[in-house]
Amino acid sequence: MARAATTSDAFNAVAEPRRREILNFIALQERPVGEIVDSLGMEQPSVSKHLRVLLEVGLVNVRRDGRRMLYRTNAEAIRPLHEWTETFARYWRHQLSRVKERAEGKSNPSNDSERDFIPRRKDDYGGSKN
Amino acid sequence: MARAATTSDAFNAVAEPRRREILNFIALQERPVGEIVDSLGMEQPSVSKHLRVLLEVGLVNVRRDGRRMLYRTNAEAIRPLHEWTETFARYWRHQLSRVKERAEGKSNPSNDSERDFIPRRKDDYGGSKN
DNA sequence: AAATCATATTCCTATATGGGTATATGTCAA
DNA sequence: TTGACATATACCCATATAGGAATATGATTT
Repeated sequence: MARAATTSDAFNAVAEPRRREILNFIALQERPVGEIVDSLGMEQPSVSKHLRVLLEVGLVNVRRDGRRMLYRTNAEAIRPLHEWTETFARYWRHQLSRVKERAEGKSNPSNDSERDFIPRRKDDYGGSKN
Repeated sequence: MARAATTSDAFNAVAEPRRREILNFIALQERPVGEIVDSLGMEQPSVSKHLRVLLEVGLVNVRRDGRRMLYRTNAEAIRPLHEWTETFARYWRHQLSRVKERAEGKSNPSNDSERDFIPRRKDDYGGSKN
């Protein structure tokens, strides 16, 4: 199976940086496609395609105004994301104590097996051999 | 260009539902891979690969304990996500007023060009002609 | 050293992009 | 109706999965 479709849910849709930019841009006020194109410096077809994805997952709403299409962020659809991340907030909010311990030099990091670096892989994954 | 790598940032990494499950599971306490495999009912190689992605973007930490590897969520890495979504919170928190208007039948949705449905495409995108 | 347990990596493949470019569709103006 | 303007789709392609199966790597025990 390949990666899930970008249109499968809000999580996948906002994984694309450009789409987040768009959402930020049209959060306050609805905007026609052309304005997004000019302001964010993206190609028009690209913007239309991103908007399509955002529309499919409900992250934006559209309204026609003459020949223009006015898009606007539907913040409500971002809520699930916010709520998921919120469940982790308590952890970093509690981390003040850890910072304190560190400042006091309570433990030596190089003394235990704590590890954060990522070991290199022999082959850089791109699978294709023969 | 294809889609950005899942390891490009936290947004892409958590787009995969399975990875979010893992993060939830090892948020409170570090766990060995085998336990994740059993508890979440995923294949062992699959779990290892997901953990690798999470590790690369800093969403988890590892520690060796004998032959086992103990993983744990690094909540701090989820913070950027939380903060991005937080910028939209003010919008849905302000929407109470809209709900009120609706309840009062202030406007008829079917009367303006407001639209939320997604028009069908002729071809379902899967590009291949001849 | 050999056997065993715990994880990581390799290889393969179907699938879904996202960017360009060209073109279709839709709407308003002359 | 024809032309101009605004957006959406169609096509093509290079790239990165995620899952499954098989195997490699590491560490511990006998």
